[in-house]
Amino acid sequence: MPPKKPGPAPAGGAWDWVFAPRRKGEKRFWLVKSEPDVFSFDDLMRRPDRTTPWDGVRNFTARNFLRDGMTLGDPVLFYHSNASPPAIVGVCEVVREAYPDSTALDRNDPHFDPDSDPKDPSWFMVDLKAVRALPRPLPLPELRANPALAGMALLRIGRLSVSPLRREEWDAVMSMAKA
DNA sequence: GCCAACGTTGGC
DNA sequence: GCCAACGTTGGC
Repeated sequence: MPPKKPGPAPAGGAWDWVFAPRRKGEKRFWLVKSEPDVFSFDDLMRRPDRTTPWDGVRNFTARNFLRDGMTLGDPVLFYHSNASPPAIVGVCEVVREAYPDSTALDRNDPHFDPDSDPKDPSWFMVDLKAVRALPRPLPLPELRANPALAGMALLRIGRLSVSPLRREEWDAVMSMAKA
């Protein structure tokens, strides 16, 4: 999947499986991070229609996942970073695919990016809707202890605020949450 | 195009 | 508060 400008292409590498064409009806799985002091899963549950624009992503790799990968109906894990302990706490769903991130174009917004051309925006957001809290939060140390999750982007690349999971990883997370 | 300096994220 | 990891910037 050729990413549009600007920003480096993830092509020819480890993330090919993320952008590969989908079979009809195939879902892909994602994880987003948020600091609960800033915006928690409970905050999302309290939003009208339990929905929010996921704005403020300012990392090209995360941007590419969000813009080129996330598809209507895809399930998304909600992770609390900078928490004690950091943990996966809930599930949400993509209810609107990528559109330009208005905060990047708003001079008065802390996430304003003067380099982003309104006619050809650099940054995008999707809308996420809360589905349900996990039966219990899954703290980071417990995730790390599960060999089935050794390849998970969250555990390998600390700073990615939007990342993909393989189906097997998603399933492993779900069974941990039930146990 | 290389790489050092710098800034940010985020676990601990 | 500290610091490791790593993305970004800018000099050359």
